[in-house]
Amino acid sequence: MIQSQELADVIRMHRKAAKLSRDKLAEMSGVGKTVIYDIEKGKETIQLDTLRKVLSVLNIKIELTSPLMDNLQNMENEKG
Amino acid sequence: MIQSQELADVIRMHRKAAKLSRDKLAEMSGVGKTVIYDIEKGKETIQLDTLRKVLSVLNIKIELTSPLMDNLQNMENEKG
DNA sequence: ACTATTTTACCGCTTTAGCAGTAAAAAATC
DNA sequence: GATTTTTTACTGCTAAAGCGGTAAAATAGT
Repeated sequence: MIQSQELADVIRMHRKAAKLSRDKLAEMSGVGKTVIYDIEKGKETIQLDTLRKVLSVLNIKIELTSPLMDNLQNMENEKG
Repeated sequence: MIQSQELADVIRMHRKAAKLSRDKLAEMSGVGKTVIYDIEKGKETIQLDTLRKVLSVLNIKIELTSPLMDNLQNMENEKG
């Protein structure tokens, strides 16, 4: 499970790599500047769609994994 | 980028596999029952920590991927 | 078929996420 | 080192997320 601080670090790193200021990233994402500040500070209670907008601009994908899904994937590969 | 409906389906599938009712999952996750209903309905604006609690109970992980992170990973593997 | 459980869908309430504005500290640019 | 930009950190405001309660519809279990 991703930690908020990890999320914060990933976003900051990608923002820096893209040479964007927080204000600029906020503007491009269509969210308020406070949100970027909050996210990079590790705030837990941001909303999923808000996070999505920011990640989208930075070209970061969210993926879900689980033992259950890994199993289903394996069964498909073994072409049962 | 994960769609809300995809998220909804993944959660429902895992909940069913665990033979949990929404009420029970809510209780185990420490969130209100309304949230599970909202998530499975594809609501966009749930909070990250709320989602985390639910995913944690269902043993689902969130992972972030990006071209930038893939590159860094490759460079490490090539032990430059 | 009957019964119990679950799901869907509302309600009012409280808390707070997200917003823009502002300003001082910090960092970058010249 | 002076100037510009960025970051940190407040503010008050508004919209809505999350909450438990309730009830009817849908489904499951006997």
